[in-house]
Amino acid sequence: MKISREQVAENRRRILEAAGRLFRAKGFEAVTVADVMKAASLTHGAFYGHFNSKDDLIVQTLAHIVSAGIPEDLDLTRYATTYLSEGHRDDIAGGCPTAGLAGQTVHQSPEARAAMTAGLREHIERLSRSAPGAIAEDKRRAAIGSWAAMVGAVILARMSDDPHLSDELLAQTREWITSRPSPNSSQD
Amino acid sequence: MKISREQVAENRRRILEAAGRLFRAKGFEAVTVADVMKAASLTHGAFYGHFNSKDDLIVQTLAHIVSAGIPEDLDLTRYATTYLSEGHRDDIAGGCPTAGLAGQTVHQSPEARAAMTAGLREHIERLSRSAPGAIAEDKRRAAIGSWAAMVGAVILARMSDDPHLSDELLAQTREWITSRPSPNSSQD
DNA sequence: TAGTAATCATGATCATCATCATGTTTAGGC
DNA sequence: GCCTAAACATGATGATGATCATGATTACTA
Repeated sequence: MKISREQVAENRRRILEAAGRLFRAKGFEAVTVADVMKAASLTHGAFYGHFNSKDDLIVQTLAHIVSAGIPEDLDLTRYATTYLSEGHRDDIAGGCPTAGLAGQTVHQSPEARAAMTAGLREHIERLSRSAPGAIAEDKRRAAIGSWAAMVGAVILARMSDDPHLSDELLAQTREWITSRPSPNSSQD
Repeated sequence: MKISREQVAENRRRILEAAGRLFRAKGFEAVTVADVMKAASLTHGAFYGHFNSKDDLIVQTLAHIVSAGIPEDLDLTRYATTYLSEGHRDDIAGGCPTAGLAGQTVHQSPEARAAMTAGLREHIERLSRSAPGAIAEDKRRAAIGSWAAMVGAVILARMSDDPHLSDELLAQTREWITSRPSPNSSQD
């Protein structure tokens, strides 16, 4: 059974989507090719018509997932509030790929790391625009510092098996970021 | 060949040490039981005399690794400087277990998560003591916010395949944490 | 000091996957 | 409308790796 061009594209999209969710939910290694294909409503054999290998799938998935989902024009404070919400913490499969996968991408192929790095760079630039600060350098610093804190907090909150501590990690980091006095003058 | 009590304890310690380094360097899944045992100068068969399973090893290793290495009395600013150094970023195998493993522990057994959570709680309390702030609540908030930023920054810096961006992530986060104006009055 | 059992080494086993081979159908080019 | 090859399904294959079975040695106990 050959398939129409559109159907093929649609299948590929479904595979990437399924892989993205599964990787975030379970980690790269815990997800099998068959798992992904089943979630995409296909059989495992069809996989190698779309990708060269599982590693290739990882790279394609990261590239696919990372470029999407960043609000074009965002407000850092508002973004931090959403990002550090319990809803986002609990939605690993649908949440931020960086928080979900950065910790594992260190051990992946150079191509995978490159895809994530591209997303990271873009993300920081996006955040810098709405970050507090008089000059561009202050803005960029605030963007990086805030972003690191957001990612770290969500990772720790998800890892914690104590719901109270988990909630506190989110809330305190939220406060810590949003209530930060803006640098009215550059020091040193 | 039976082994003396001390030798057994020593072997177990070596296994845990090797596992700790390997897990941080390669991730839980990428490390095999045989890898760990070889690194501990034993054969794979001896493994199950010490642990019930690989999952058990993970739990024991986390418990072993997490309790050690936190300076008893630390200065948050000084600690952040060391933590966010290029040396620490490059020493994954010997570096902070939280930065190296938190992102993967989410998908591990409840026992593993519990071990990491215990370490996290202790770490936050330790940091709170030297964190800036007039009252305990401010200190704790600063500790959590700073800790989240440190962990996030190191994870991102390790993930990035662009050395320049990686360095910048560390440096900016360092600045962001250490140059933060302390809250002289509580707002809202 | 003799006996016991613990500890480790060696060598299976058994399941899980990633990947490949083959067959079938039919979309798309001529 | 025909033919070719693309896209998928089904069913191997082969490697890897967690776990177990067995045996040898010797530290400990009585």
